[in-house]
Amino acid sequence: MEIRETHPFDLTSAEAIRLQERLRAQIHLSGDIHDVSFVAGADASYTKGSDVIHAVVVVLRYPDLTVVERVSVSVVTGFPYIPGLLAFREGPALIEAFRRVRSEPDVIFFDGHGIAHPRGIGIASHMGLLLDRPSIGVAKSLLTGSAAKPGFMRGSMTPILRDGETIGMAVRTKEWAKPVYVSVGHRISLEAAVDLVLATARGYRLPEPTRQAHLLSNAVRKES
DNA sequence: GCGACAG
DNA sequence: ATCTTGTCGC
Repeated sequence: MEIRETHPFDLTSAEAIRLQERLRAQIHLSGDIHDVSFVAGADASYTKGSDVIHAVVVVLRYPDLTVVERVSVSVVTGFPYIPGLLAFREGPALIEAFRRVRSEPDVIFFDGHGIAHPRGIGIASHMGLLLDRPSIGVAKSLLTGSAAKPGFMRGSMTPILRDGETIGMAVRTKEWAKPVYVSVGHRISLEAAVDLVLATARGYRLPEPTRQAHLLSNAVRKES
């Protein structure tokens, strides 16, 4: 894939926060994806003590969800994990993986939040901006805001609220399983994002793009 | 000042 | 994120 424009990632945490506050204005919180042909899932993993990040992108055809492409790269990072600054740790590796993707996914699922973030720009929004593609944040726990427990049946959901504003949705993708936290990444509406998450979550808690990316990411780590 | 805190 | 065995349930 072609990457629009990038920026330095080797920043101090204070500089990173300033960059987030500047980039935030460029996020688009609307958009409907009409003819979805391909969806992608991106993820990263690493071994406890190491600073080598294994980033992967898996592309699936939609709606059948057949995997059509898998890409993995291993990149050294110097940035630690700091809640709210995940993009500065995993971003460079993810971008490198996307450079090697040949397909043209219509929307990308990221592991982590989109705008449901302290400064409104989580990794899904940040990557969506750099890639200039519609993106969705699918997190397994909350970073900011709060949500009531959705009903236990698949498809029930409750808003993630912060200061009375809806910044995402807690979605039950599988009966009895814990909900996933969906938020807009970039160039997509919350409604469309939730619809795609439910449409691609088939039998498991995590939507298939994210789940496949997880599987590949862990496999790559074990082999390293 | 204290506690919370995606992956 | 990763560390880890068995165990409960379809």
